[in-house]
Amino acid sequence: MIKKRLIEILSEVWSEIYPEVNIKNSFVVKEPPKNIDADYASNICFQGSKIIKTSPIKVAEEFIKKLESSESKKIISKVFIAGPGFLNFVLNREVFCSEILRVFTLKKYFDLNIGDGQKVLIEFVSANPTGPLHIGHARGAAIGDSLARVLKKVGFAVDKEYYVNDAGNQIDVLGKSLEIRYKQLLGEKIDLPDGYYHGDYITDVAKKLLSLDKKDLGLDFRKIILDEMVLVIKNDLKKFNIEFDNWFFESSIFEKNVENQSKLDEAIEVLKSRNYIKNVDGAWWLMTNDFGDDDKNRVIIRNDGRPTYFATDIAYHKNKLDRGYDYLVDIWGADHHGYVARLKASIEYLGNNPGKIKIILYHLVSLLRGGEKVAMSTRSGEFISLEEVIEEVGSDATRFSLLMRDGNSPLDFDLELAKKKTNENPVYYVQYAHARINSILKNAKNEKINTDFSEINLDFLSQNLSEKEDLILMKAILNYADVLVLCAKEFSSHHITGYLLDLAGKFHNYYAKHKIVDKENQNLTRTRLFICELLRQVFKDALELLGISAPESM
RNA sequence: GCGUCUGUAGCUCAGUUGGAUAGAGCAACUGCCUUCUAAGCAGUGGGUCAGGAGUUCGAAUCUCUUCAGACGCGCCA
Repeated sequence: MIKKRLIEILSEVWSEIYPEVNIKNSFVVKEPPKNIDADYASNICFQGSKIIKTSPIKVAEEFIKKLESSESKKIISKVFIAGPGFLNFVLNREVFCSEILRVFTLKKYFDLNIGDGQKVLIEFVSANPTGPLHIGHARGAAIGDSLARVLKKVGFAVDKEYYVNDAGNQIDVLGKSLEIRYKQLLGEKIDLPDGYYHGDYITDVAKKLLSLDKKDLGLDFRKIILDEMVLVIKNDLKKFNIEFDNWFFESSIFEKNVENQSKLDEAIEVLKSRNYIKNVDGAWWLMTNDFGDDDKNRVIIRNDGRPTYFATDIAYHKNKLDRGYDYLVDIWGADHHGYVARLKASIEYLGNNPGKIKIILYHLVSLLRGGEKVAMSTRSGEFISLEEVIEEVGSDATRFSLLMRDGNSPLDFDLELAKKKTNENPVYYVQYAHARINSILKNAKNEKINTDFSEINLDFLSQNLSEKEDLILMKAILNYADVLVLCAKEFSSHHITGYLLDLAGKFHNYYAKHKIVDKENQNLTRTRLFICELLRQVFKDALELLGISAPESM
């Protein structure tokens, strides 16, 4: 981590000049704008001048004097002031070379272990099992799955879980919908009422039942359709390259244990014993208003004794924590944002630090067809299924376009556009770069060029870097670590797509400018192939975090 | 009415504790395949960062305000 080293050096120099002024964490080191010919730049002099009230330029001059007499010369070959007082640094090439060799030999992009083996449960999708997944579910699915991969990468022990709402009224209605379709197929004249599920997939299941030749109306339609829908959803997710570690059924919250207590009873008991619920008008209310963020108290047990959805959800989250997870991550559509405060309150009331739960909201996807909004409803059976979209657009392209955006931004997904531009989708730009590199390495191998790089050392590498672009590529490879750390910090993987597009652009540019395999110059060829190999690894690694394939040829 | 989020190029969107001349893809236009994959490269045009005020060396980014849009404010799930 070169940046980190540079920050340390600057901090040290600063404390030598102004020992009484603490500058720590108040300045940045980043890459300068394109027009400035330096590796890194820092605003430390602005931050410093703010504190000690002199001009940034004066601070900068002082700073450079001190820097040049320090040990840092081994790393920094040139420093200069630019603009209103930025410090720009040119580093010795050996610094980049040794860092890149370290990455290559350790096969790790950074030495931090952010997660430190802590257990994280990430719950996402959790769509009602009343029909196939549609494109609206896909965003949460892509975001959750990718975040799980990123968190795993930075050292968390991650489990992915799907919460199946199999206990509510909607499943009863779903079961009845199947029963009516089944009877219709048997020739009965019954209409399927409004408010029942009208999708064709119900009829398909009914037909399947008929073909089993069990014309028995005593069938458990509710269970049959529920099992069938869970299978359908699993299958949809599989096509989207997502597999869950665990499927948690809401109904299990109501199951009694040997002491005749359900998970729900246990949760209510805890809340009662801690005096966070009270009875008003025959109903039990959780005092979420006291927590601060929520604006009113919430009913958890109705006055007829039935629990609300919120009560079940509290019991579910209590169960997650009971299973020993250090952190819980929930991925929700932004339409549930009003629910965040009360859930956090309940976590605290159960006796846990509400910081243990992280709720990621993503804006809903508006589905358009040729600029026109498409209304979707699972009940009416009018929706575009995820399966259809994957078939038309492809899983890779769908995931990439959903992951390109920050979850906080609303997103329009135009089917016509997505279909039409299949070959112009940014994902192919990135995949193409990977395929090209792969092909170069393969060709080199066929030409009997040595593609084993384990013996490349610092001297060889720094002597054979010939073009400015070699260094640009190396720096870009080293930046991957920062991107991963940023994604883990922000719980968002959309920085990866941006990074990949940038990296692909840099490679395509390089490819057009320089011939990588040059038989006249073996050392140069070897150096460039080495950089290609590293690029290939980074592309593959990053694409995998997005759940997108890295094709060897296209 | 209250609350959360959003408003950046014709379109879809990036922009990392405030930083130097605000970026990418698509769309439009101009060049580049006898040479490791043209799903590519190079270049041109395109901007009141929704409007206004403030904070400071410096604002797309922070504060206030106006406008526009999405969503939420159940003893629904």
